[in-house]
Amino acid sequence: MDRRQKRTRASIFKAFVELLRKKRYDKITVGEIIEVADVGRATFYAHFETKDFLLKDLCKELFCHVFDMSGQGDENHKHIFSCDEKGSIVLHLLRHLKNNDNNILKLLSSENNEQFSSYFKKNLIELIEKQPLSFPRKKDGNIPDDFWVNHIATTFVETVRWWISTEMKVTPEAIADYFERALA
Amino acid sequence: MDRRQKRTRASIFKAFVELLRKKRYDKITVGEIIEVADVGRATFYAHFETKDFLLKDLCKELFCHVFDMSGQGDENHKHIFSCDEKGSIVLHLLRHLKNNDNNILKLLSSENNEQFSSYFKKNLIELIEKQPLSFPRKKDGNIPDDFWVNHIATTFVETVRWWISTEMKVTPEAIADYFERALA
DNA sequence: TCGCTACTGAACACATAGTTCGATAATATT
DNA sequence: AATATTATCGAACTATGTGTTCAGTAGCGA
Repeated sequence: MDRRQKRTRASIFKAFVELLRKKRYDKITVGEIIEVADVGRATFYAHFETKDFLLKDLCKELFCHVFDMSGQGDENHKHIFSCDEKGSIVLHLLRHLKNNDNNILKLLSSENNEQFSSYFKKNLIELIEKQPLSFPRKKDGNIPDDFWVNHIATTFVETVRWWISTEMKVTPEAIADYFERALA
Repeated sequence: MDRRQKRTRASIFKAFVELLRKKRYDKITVGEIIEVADVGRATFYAHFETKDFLLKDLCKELFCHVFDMSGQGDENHKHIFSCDEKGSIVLHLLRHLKNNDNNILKLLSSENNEQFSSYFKKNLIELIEKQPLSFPRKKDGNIPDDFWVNHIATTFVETVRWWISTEMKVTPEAIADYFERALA
């Protein structure tokens, strides 16, 4: 890929994230993005069809990294697997989020668009369905399977959001503990 | 209040909800709203400062009705209390939602704006804090109180959304049961 | 009936989205 | 190093939506 393309793309993403921390998605204009990113208007539209597509691509970029699903086959979970020696996947994800320069986390905060949460949730549901044993088992046969999967995923997302709302004062270990206990 | 005002306001709300069922909030224009509502442009802006305020007012209207908190003092929970003879508050809320001609529920669906969910959640948290005994008690002292309150509220909201995603095939009683079991 | 107030409708200024195109500069290729 | 390619720039342009203004009209309450 052309070096210029990468630079421009990165610059736009960076500017977008920067703005996203300060204001709601729907209040951000393309004009602001290209000003902060310092690229021409036509250049922006050469990279992204619309602002909505930019958001979509950013979600992909961020969460593909966290879930390490940049590949496409079945062998692309090496990362999560290999790191899952002594700790749980849950704890691993939380540490991952914490270490990400707070970039992803800030975007998940409540003022921002639901898009991030739903993308997060979507990825989690996939993960839970592929790795059910790494998550709390339901102890109650009266609850439908899909309800339970949905429950675990949303609990995780909302736990992370709660974590953010407390400015991440407690450790990932403590959060993982709350999460397990809430579902135990 | 002037009869005309009420009619206009109701007409705008109706049109707005109608549009909200079909498309995302941010894709709806004021032009569409006033066309469907059949009111003049200036009239719209005489009632609502902006489109965002319209959404806010709609949230108030809908959820104040569900939670019956149109009053302001401490004695405004009569409705929820009085209906809480044999069933739980949870079940009462679910029945309330079900009976509302699907108006509120459709708006809570996943395609639509997060605004509804967060408003719903906000009201729930208030309710839980005022009536903690009507909701599942945590059995684990290691979990912080505010985490637990948040957990109950989000679980309820997401349970309702899951219910909607299954097109509400199961009864409110079954949903209440899943909810209790998930938190038990 | 009369005075008030809400609605109308059209025109208006303004902001933003997304497009187009010729010129320029960075990059890859040979 | 010379050349062909391709991304970027910048500015102008169309189109659409926002929110305002105001004079005229019609419904409302007393």
